[in-house]
Amino acid sequence: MDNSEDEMEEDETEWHNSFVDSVPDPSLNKTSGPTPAHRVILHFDLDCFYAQVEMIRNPALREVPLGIQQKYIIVTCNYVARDLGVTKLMAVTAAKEKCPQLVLVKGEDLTHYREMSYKLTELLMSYCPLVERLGFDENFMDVTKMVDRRLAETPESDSLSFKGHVYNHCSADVKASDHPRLALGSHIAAELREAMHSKLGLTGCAGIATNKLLAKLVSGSFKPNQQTTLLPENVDDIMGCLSGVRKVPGVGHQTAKRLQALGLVSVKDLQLFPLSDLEKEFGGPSAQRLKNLALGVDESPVAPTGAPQSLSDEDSFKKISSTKEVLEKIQELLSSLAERMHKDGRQPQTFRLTIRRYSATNKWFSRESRQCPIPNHIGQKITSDSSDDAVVQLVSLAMKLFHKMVDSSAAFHLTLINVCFSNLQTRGAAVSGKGSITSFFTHSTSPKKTQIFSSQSQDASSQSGNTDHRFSPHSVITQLTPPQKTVTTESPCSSGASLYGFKRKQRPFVAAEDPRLQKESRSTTRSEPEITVTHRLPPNVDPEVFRLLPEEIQKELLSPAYTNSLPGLSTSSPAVDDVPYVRKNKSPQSFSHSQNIKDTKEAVEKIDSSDRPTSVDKRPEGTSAFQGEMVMEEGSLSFPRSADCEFPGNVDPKVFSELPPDVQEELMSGWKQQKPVLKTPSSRKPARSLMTKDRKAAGKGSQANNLLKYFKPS
DNA sequence: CAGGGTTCTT
DNA sequence: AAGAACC
Repeated sequence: MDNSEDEMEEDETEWHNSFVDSVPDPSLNKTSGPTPAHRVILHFDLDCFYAQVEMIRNPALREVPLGIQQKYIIVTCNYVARDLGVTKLMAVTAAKEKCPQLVLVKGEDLTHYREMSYKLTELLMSYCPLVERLGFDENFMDVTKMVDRRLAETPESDSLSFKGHVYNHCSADVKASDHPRLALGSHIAAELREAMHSKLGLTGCAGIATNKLLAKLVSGSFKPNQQTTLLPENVDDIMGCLSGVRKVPGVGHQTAKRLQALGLVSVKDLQLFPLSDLEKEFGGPSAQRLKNLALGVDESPVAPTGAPQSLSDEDSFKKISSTKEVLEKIQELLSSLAERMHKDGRQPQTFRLTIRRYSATNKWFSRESRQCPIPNHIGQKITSDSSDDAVVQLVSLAMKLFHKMVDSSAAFHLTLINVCFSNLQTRGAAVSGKGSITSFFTHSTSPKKTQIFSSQSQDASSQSGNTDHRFSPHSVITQLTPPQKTVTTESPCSSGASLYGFKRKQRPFVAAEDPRLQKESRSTTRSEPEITVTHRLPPNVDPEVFRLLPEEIQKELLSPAYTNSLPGLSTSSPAVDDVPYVRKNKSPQSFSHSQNIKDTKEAVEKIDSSDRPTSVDKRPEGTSAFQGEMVMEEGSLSFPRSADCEFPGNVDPKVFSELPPDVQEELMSGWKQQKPVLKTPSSRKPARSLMTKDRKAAGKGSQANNLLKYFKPS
């Protein structure tokens, strides 16, 4: 949270500080360059996000009380349902009691939500790159520059008014001229909300304030689909209205408890508590941060989120108590995770397995995990081929980690399993031998441009590839990559890129023939293959685990390709080539998340048939149906109102034309991101203690659009 | 907490 | 590797 000492990558441009409202200028600490005299931060929060996505996918759901179900809980519901008494996080049983007509849609598969979530982030980024995600349905945006630009362009500051509500002000009684920057921020927020609605069909709330904390707190003031601006003079009001410290973003359960132990329960208590005493319980920095939060002070910058740093998949359940079940669950999770990883294009260097055990006391929480590096030959398989066999090896890796945590000879009871890939490398790394110098390419991968319709342009065939070898351009390249050479190839959209290069997940039903399916029943009776074969097992395969594997996997493991390349120790080189491997994973239930609309809905069902989001409104040219890949070379498409024609809609062409050429240019580049935008973030601050933060900034900010700019540190 | 993710700090 | 936080 306290991103202190990080410069504000913007140091270059001076702040045309404007005026009026000044705030506690914390010129204190930090090397941070000029602290923005006054930032204008927006916070967007989508209305019942999952429910909205489902209603877009199936418009008929808009008129019925809809609940999104994950296991036994309604994680969110539409407003129709709320009017009938259903609330978020309500048990399904309770919800049905309250509202028998409630229609339920399973929401455990987050694919669609994730895709829509990234589309929104990308949309916002197309207006301004400083967008930070918070979960799937919230985004922070620093529109300070945009505001200052408009302010400069629009001398007629008069006739300025606020869009939406203004916290604690009955209405238009506020003089926008006293807070022109926030007023302009409210206009931008309104425009962006309109864009999200027209382009993506989403509605949501927005908060406009001078920092993230405040923007987030104020955004929920007027609930469904509205926006609120918080003026500096009302900071105390909004902070004071919070029912307790726990309501302050940044103060979680544990922190709240510790504060309570100090006798601090209300925000005011915390505000007035001596900092020195606070420092005794929490560290120095934490104490200061907590106090600042209570005061509504938050200097943390909007840090562009960029591509995710890890991908994980998990499932919870009532109980899993046998190794076999664990193995199957892990395999199921890994299959989908590997598929996602493959689409992402980056190569994970670390694998982690997390479990949650049941125990009367300490009922929940407490997860335990074990992680290990992913042998690079396995990692490569994930990104290149259809990763099917990578999964086999990963499962084996996972089981080893599992045994480090659980003594399977004793009884155990798990309620959750999570698999995670992290330490994602934008290709290039490979290292031949072991010790490699990974440190070398922290930057080296050259700029990837070429994004274009990156990977998966193949709709119908992609997955499982089995036959049909349509390699996407990148998958081919992917393999080589000499050690430490700065390759010039490009990588697929690397992550960031539209990080979401989604493609329809066409989940064919191949899984049906998965031998494992029929095998179930007899699994316990079987035994033929294993004994005779056991002694030939590859070095790192646990015979016990092996025995539990489906036959074909067993076979696979015995093939030359694996006998000496198993994870764990052997340095072995992946011998030979791969074995033809068929088997599509995708466990039975996992596909096509059949919408499971509970009873009641016949009418609803019919409409659903199309898996397609029955689209929303008109889809502006830019966002084609293929959104995954948008934004390419010529930014022309991909963006609002498109380039030539200009501006995000709200800019007066006339005014624009009268601007100095260089200003026009800057504006344009800001709108259509395409290029690394003007100032390359590269540290124009030569001296910066690069590394540390710079790296991060580079990596992150880069994703603004597809073409990420990667600068060599230094 | 519920459920499925993510990121950051210890 | 575990905790904490946030959605």
